[in-house]
Amino acid sequence: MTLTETETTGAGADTCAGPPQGDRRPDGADKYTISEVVALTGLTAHTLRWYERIGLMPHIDRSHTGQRRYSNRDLDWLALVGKLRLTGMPVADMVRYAELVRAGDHTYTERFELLRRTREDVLSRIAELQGTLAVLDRKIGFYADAGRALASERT
Amino acid sequence: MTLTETETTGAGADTCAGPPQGDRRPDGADKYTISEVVALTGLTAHTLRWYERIGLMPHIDRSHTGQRRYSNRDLDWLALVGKLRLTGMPVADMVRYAELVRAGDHTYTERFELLRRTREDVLSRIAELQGTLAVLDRKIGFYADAGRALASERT
DNA sequence: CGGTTGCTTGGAGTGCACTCCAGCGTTCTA
DNA sequence: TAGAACGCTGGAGTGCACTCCAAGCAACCG
Repeated sequence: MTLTETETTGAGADTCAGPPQGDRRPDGADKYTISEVVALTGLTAHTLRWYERIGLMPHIDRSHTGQRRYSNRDLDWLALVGKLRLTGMPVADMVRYAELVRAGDHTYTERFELLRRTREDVLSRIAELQGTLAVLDRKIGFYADAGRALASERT
Repeated sequence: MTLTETETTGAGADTCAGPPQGDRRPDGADKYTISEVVALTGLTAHTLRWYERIGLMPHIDRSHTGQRRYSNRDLDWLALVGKLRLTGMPVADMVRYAELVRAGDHTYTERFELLRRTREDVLSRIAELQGTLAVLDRKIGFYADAGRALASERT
């Protein structure tokens, strides 16, 4: 048996991913130029080529003249990468994850671990941010009061 | 009337700020060397000097031989800076905030605005992170299932 | 009084994640 | 068929937030 993960967003419950990447072409007719992918993902062409150079992307199809032609699958991968980037995961770790995906099924546990660690990081980052909110609210309260005091002084 | 904000953490409800910065000296005897501040804040001496150079710190007292002597007030400021840094606020904005504090009471509304914007940023960052958690959990679930499937195959 | 430790300075270097450039070929539009 | 628009490459540059360096002074220890 071979389990294949179709990195597809599918009809699933993926919560909002920034730019509404609506207009996908049906599978089989899915050949996007780099500028279409730019429009779809919000990344720059520079960044897309750079992702490829550093091994963060699988090998991208080329047209007969050597231009990149991205597939729906590539777009799905980019969506995942975008999410991982939002978690604050360093690019090097994303490259590591990409390598594991390329390496095949026997890397499942390592991928699992990598994602689990990332999840922990996200949770503690959220807690950290909530800690800063407390301080921010205290300060903001101070300035709001001060503003009112200054205003009433003028009365 | 002049309202002074004693950037003091005081007896307030400041939630955990990383390293338990317990051992403060009483006001009046509050003269810390740079290495003591390093131990207290977790920052490096390099960073402390750099903060000063870029205007993120008020002028720090010096000993008769020109060495820095930090006060409790400086430590309080550093604690706030640490919190702001955790929010992801760029250093340039923190410098701007420091300038406003130095400039005096008439900058209250601008400080208020800066903190309010930062608060909004923190809230949307939290929302963003919670969005990534959904994706992460879906992936992690996939790998967990796959792991179980692979294990049962071996039975 | 020599050595170690701690602190000073200005300026240079680092790592990350892009971001841009020059110089070229290809493809589309008028 | 001219010219704009789009894409290609390797390599250099950018901005941020530190991070380190060399050279030198000051204080204490044996």
